[in-house]
Amino acid sequence: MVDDGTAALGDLVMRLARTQRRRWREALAPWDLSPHQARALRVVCGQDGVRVSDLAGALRIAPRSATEVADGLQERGLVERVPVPGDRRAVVLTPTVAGRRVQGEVDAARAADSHELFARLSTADRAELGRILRVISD
Amino acid sequence: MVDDGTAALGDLVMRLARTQRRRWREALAPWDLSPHQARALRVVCGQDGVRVSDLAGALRIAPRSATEVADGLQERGLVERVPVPGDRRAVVLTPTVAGRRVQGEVDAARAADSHELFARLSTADRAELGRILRVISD
DNA sequence: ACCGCATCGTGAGGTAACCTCAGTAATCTC
DNA sequence: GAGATTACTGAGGTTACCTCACGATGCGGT
Repeated sequence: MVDDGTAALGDLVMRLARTQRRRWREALAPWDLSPHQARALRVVCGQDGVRVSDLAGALRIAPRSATEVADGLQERGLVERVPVPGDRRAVVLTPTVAGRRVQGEVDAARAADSHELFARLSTADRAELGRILRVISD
Repeated sequence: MVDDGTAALGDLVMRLARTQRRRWREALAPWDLSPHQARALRVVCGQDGVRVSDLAGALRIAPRSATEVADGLQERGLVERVPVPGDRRAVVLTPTVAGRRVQGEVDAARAADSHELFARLSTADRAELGRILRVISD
């Protein structure tokens, strides 16, 4: 087993991800949202009508857990549960007006934070980083 | 706020980190260790004598939580609690023979996994990725 | 030599975010 | 229509953290 430096590469990725998560959590503090809730809100706003089971799929958690995430957002008045016309078993999570507003603000904060984090890279390096990361994740 | 693609960059990093964490967890399964325990074992083996409070610092968790991580490793017979000669309040976490062996195996597995994950990059790209990531984290 | 204060590890108890399993209601299949 | 399937959720468990408080010890000032 030759040390080709890939382990260090893995470390660097994890370290950057950790930094990003921490910054992200701090940036979300004003809205009292967890990263997970923010992500859920994003999904709900993005597709405009998401079933609990779809949310679970998008967040890669069990349906039962998605119920709880939805509860959290509903408590804060950011989403509503609307019955689905054709299927009386299902409900659709729909953003409220406040939900859409918060989602917009959070998205802007996130963009600003990412911008700041990657600001120390040159434009060329940012493009290069994007290209390389895309190669890995196909 | 212009979209300069940094948000997407952030997404890619998080996605890669998530992939890595999942693979890492799977690679650790044969030893029945959590990533956190593996990291703790690494710290203990690396410095050869770590106080519980130092372990807490290294893992960035509360001292009380470090006690639990140490308990987990001790249950599996990977570390021992040895009294500190000069300070009867403190104990030092010391790797057992089995602990050192497992640490070596885990390290090799981790290196192999990283190698595999980054294998689809060219040597030049790997170097480039390392350079860029190092720029960000100074 | 002693008193007050800091430090080390841990017991007790709490929380957040997951999970599985079972249950109810509704829909689909044949 | 009977039976399987799907949508969501209640109940209860696990894991990995946390804070607070404690007993034992070490240490600095008077």
